[in-house]
Amino acid sequence: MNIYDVSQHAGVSIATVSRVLNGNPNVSEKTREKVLKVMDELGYTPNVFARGLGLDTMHTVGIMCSDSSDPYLANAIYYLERSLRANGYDSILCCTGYDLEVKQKYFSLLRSKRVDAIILAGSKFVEMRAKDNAYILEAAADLPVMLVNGYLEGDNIFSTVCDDKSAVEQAVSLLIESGHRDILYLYSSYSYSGVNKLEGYKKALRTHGIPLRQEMIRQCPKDVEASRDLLLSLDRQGIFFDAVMTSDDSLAVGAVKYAHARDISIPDNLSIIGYNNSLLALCTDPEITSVDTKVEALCTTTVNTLMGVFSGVNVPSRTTIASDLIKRNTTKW
Amino acid sequence: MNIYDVSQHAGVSIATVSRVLNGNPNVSEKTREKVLKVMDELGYTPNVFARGLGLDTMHTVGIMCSDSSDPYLANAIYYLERSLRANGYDSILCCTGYDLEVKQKYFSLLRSKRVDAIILAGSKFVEMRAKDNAYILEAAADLPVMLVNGYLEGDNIFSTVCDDKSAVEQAVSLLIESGHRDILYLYSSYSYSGVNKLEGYKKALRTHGIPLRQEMIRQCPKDVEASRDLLLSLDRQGIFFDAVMTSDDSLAVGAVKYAHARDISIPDNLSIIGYNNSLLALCTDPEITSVDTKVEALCTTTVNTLMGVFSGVNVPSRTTIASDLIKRNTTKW
DNA sequence: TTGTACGCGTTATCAC
DNA sequence: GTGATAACGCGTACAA
Repeated sequence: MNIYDVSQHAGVSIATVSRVLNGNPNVSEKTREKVLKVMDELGYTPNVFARGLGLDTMHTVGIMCSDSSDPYLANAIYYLERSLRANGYDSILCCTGYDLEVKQKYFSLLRSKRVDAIILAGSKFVEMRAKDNAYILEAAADLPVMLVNGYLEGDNIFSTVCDDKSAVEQAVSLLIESGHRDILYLYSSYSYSGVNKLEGYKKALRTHGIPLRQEMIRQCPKDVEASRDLLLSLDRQGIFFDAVMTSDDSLAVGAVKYAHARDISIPDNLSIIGYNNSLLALCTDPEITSVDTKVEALCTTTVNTLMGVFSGVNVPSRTTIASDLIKRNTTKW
Repeated sequence: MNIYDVSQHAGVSIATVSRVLNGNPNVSEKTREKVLKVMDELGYTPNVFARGLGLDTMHTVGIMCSDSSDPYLANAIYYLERSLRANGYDSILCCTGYDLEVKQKYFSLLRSKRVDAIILAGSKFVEMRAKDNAYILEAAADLPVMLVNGYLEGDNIFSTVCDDKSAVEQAVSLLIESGHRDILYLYSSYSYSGVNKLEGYKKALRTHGIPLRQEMIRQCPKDVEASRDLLLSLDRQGIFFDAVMTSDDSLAVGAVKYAHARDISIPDNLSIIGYNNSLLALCTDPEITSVDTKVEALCTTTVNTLMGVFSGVNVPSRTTIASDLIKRNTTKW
């Protein structure tokens, strides 16, 4: 079943069939209808491979993420796929894990599939050492590379980021202004967004004239139990804190569990702020005040920008989306 | 940059290049090395479209799911993508939502992309009325259709399911054996797996000679707050229950929050069992006893079966995976 | 072991 | 407005 069959049955040439297929106006209404009717009768579907061969595109973009089962990334993928499809694009998903070599391998695999663009979802794709990002810059010569919540400067590379620094700064400032002085900062990784968040924490302290103490800045695996156990151990070490700012809701949940374990009253004696405003923030008692990073906006903006790139419009190489602090019951103000 | 360029530079014919590319043994070691060297120098990558055109496959399978941001499905997609890629297949993701017409539309869209198979992830794809599933049966004539946690009988359709009925039956039996009589059953949908779970609940009651009461079987949106509010309202209506069996962890979390709101002690005065053993089960205090449905096994089995289908091996049309009950602190035994 | 020639199903460029 | 025909890049009989 191909374009020849249709042309035969309709008594026209394949060129005409192709024209009908692609909405070319140079076809008489009569012919168009006839062809369409035949297509319908024969249940004809154009072959995407042949089309791809001619046009060198299959209207498909590659989405890379480290781990699509992470709640934040799962959400991102959902919104990305949705808006891509709304624009007529398919998504090839590719979960890479955290190893640089694997990421590079999958990246070039995706390129070899001739996707029209690659979206790097999550802040785990920009490495500290510039040379480790070279493969991305190089690829961008051939196809647009979109970063969701990551930033890399380069031609044909476009970033949409959440203003993590301001978000954390604002949150920590509110903690300070509601009387907290000993604010623990819990983070899980030193990615692009990880670094920004930490900056926000530091800036808030600085602005309010509170000295920075390294012992109050702690790294912790993105894991409820690890977070709880870390706090328990800090407690045993006699390190005092009356508030916990976290870089992820799971760490905040761990903080809530720590408080329960030690019978500390929230928010009277301990305030807690989560990050990402995920389902997890709603599971605890009390529910967790959390920074909403506007994943949906982040993703739709990314896709809109990409569509702009495709159509040759001049688009910004970097777009920043503001976050919201969702007030719940682990904070006082 | 195509196969002709390579053949030119290497001084051989395109047939030889193609042979090297496809690991055909009928090439002298010398020639092979020469060709490989040239490919490397030129940075040649075979064009997947042209290849697809001839072979009518791009080594790509379509994954459909209703909502990839749902924690359970996000996990499933992660494992599916991973094992497909391990087998050299790409995944095109397609989130359909819950509307039948949309599902059908995307299904045929995926078919028109000539994917090698379609995986329907989650139990939301098998409808009650047989005629609503006709499009799947029809499609299965052209390409294998794999159901993850759903069952549909038909040629070229393969199901991998969790034994939901036994799982719930076992869980409810344990509740009964630890002294509960008034066991509320909370479920969110009447899908294939939803019906099975309910069957398990009924069977456990029957086996233990406990009369079934319709008022103890309640539907509830898959949502923490909705679940909590439903239980609060039952409480107000004077409907007594000393245990809650749920079809999803989020409902169980809602039950925990209900208990907290009413100052009911868990598990002394209320036992709770979740389903899917997701992150959510670990967020509450106490942590929730939950049925682990072995998503990973479900997904890798699905992919293994699919690979069997591709290679013409005789594979079972239905595989059942046993679940595990993960004991935590919302139950007594 | 290697090369020639054709088919795969489109789109696009001509000429009419 | 329509029809021939040449790409597009690869796999593969078949011939040598």
